[in-house]
Amino acid sequence: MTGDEFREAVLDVVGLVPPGWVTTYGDIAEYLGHGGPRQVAQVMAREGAAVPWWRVVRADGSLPVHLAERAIAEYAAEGTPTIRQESGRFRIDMRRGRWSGEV
DNA sequence: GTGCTGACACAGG
DNA sequence: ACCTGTGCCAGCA
Repeated sequence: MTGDEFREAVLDVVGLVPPGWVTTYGDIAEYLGHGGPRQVAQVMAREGAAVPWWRVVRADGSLPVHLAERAIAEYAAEGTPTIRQESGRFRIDMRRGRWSGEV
């Protein structure tokens, strides 16, 4: 599998995640059976803008700071289960919102 | 080839 | 719950 193919595959999978649900970088890599979380992240960093990038989060349900603000608005709009800490941090409720990969 | 970088993951403390 | 260190793998200088 070439780098280009991998890139497309990643973007495809992200497009499959239904509204209100999320998946993780590691899950995508595992689902594709190729590469690792960091490769997926690499793709998202470059071309994530083309897909619903907010449906891809870290394994613990958190997001990098520079994306959090935008993403929170999306979650509110599509009803994704989030958890708000008093410390101001927030994360996805992975128990309820993690998409298993079924279409 | 060699070294560094990341929208990560996981184990420790 | 939080922070830190280590492992990871592909891409690029």
